[in-house]
Amino acid sequence: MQPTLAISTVIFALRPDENGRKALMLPLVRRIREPHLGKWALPGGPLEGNESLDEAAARNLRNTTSLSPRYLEQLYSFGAPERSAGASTERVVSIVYWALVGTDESNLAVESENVHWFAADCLPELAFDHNLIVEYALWRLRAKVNYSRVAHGFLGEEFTLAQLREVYEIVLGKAIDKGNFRRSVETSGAIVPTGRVVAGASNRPPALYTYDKTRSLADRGPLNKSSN
Amino acid sequence: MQPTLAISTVIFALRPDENGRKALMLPLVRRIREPHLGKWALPGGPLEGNESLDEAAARNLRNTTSLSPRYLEQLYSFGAPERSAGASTERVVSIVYWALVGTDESNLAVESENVHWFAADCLPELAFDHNLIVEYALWRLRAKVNYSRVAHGFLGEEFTLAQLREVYEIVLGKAIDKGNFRRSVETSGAIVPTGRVVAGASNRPPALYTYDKTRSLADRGPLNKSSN
DNA sequence: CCTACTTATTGTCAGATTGACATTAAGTAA
DNA sequence: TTACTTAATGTCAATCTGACAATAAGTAGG
Repeated sequence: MQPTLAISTVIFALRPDENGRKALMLPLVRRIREPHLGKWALPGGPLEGNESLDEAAARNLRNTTSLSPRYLEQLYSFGAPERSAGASTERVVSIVYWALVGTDESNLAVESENVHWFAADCLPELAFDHNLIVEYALWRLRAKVNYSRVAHGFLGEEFTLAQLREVYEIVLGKAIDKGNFRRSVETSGAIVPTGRVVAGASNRPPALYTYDKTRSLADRGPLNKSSN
Repeated sequence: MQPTLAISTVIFALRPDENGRKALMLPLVRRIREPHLGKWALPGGPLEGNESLDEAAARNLRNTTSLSPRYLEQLYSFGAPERSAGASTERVVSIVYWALVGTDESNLAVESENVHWFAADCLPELAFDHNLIVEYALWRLRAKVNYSRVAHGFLGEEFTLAQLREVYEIVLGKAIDKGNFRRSVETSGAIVPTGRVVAGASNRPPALYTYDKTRSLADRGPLNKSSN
């Protein structure tokens, strides 16, 4: 009577929503079998042969969106006995990950009848307890943006401070003072100026930065060393 | 070829170490079968019939120490394929919890040939990847003590500020200024004076406080509502 | 070339927070 | 009444924060 083990992933990207405004979005897949047939759900699947949990989550992400994550972290494991209730199937324990995908890459993501991107703060009713899971992932993302550098996961190699600030503004849903933002991010030492600038716009050309690659995006303590 | 699912728990308590000094300690159980026979390991076991993950961790804790936790939180899930290597047994995925036990109760804890308490910062070589797991739990505890009120999990209903500060000092392993500690903990609104004092000592009697029960010990966002 | 306009970047300043440390308060023991 | 111990409160400079002002460096259009 072992419960079934599944890996699911909440995938975040910044991309244009239906109004064309850049928003925090995530891809969902349509259930093609009972229970919850027809509802939208997090991409997921079983843990396979010899892969680690992290690898399973990454595979999962590739299969759904044909993208690779710029940041990937385990979120939580869900195993309440009622969560797959309604079905007469056996019990499922889900180990859930969350991932960030670069804005540019996310435009290449596949979309189809059964894969669709939704605005994170405006989801339909999802299968199982997936609404709660997304809510928690969102909470974690917003918390982590404030004390780590996960925001870089949305950006390319090089970026301007305005782009970085835009990420913060969209994720946190509020305006941030330009000057203060620059000050805090500069004193944190999280970013390194590349010396290059973006020319062409009809204003002062912004400097390009990159993040310090000698440090990982988020301090996960002892887990930084090991893979799972 | 489903992997086996197990629940383990890192249980922390403040209790006297072998030198009689109050220290951060945790109970371990001796492996009585292969693999890793004879080594010390985290208490754990399978997920049973109809219990939630949280319940399994709590049961686990009761079985090992006959105590109930004052704080219990999921830590992480470990599933690297090599982690149970060395054995020809099947693959094990562990969902690990961490718990805090009150100092007074922890003195009632059972200890036996196969259950022993160790100082958290001075462990022997443990079975599987359990050293890494304890290290991570410790890291999380120390981080969380700074931005939540989990420290109360070590104390009884009522406590003095000196007792609360002692918890911080032991967990963080450093001295904390009395005055500043009082100021920060008072302005945070985490504690409520009961009006009572501790009489009897040959000095000014300290006031007793209790924590604000309308708030949970740690803000876990959307997870505060649901049980797992 | 000069002016208007836009965004980047730097600067200012008052208020809040923090850490180190000093002082006063309230009890017991002798 | 004095000595001693820990509790509780107070002080102050340094740092950090948030709101906002001023300057810099481009382009576009005349």
